[in-house]
Amino acid sequence: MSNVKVLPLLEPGVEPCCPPLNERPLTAEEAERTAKMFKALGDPVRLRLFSAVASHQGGEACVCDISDVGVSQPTVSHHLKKLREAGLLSSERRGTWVYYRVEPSVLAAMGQILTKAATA
Amino acid sequence: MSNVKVLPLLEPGVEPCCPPLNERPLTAEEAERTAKMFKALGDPVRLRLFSAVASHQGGEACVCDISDVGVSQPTVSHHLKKLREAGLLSSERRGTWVYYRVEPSVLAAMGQILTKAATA
DNA sequence: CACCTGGTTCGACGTATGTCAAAATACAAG
DNA sequence: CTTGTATTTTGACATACGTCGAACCAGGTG
Repeated sequence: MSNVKVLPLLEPGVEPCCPPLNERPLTAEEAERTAKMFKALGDPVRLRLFSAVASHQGGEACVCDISDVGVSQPTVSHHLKKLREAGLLSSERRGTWVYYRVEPSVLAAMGQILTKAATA
Repeated sequence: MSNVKVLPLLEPGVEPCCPPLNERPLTAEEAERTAKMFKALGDPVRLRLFSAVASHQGGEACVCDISDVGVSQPTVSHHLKKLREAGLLSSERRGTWVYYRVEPSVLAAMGQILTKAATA
């Protein structure tokens, strides 16, 4: 899905969407954007799905490979959509199957927000 | 598999929590625990409060210092409680005021989950 | 075409969540 | 002990969220 109206931080050049959490208090807008990503990982099922995609060989996985998380298939699809909308995953249809892969730059940005905060 | 159970020599109550997200699919229990922390940062107001505490000089802030986030004071208190319950903040009363500070080890653990995943 | 399988969307339902005003608690100072 | 300030708790409310089954869409295969 080339529905890229989400966030402008998938681009090469990777401006981190936000400063480290302990650099200065986040503004309302920064908090709004960043919270969306944390929120996307704030559900156990979504976190398992995300981890399943991220750890799958080749960096991508088809839905059928990761659907075994204890909820119905419509629910899986719903959560994958949420992760996509948060900018954490992208999807592509190839023949019968739909493949999901992680957006590495966004993940790195989130990590920096926390690790820089942690070590400062 | 890094069999390092010795990791947290800092605070009690701090579990190593989880492997990096791309090492292997998280189990249900791991996802449950980890999602709680992400969820705590998944609200804009909470994220601003957390950032305000983390960036405040001395590593701690009294509630009166960070209450200006656009919601009522009971709501601020409610969110601070959530952050405390998620293990991200701790609080201490000193005289009239209540001071909050970040739990650094937990923050570092969350960062590792993401950054290791990002760079692997 | 009809049919099957993989995946998404729709509609509904119960629960969780964010919010506030009002009441309650904790402490300091008269 | 009474008043005043800082913070939390309570109770209520609207909205958001996670979940499911049913219906729907997309491709491959006969």
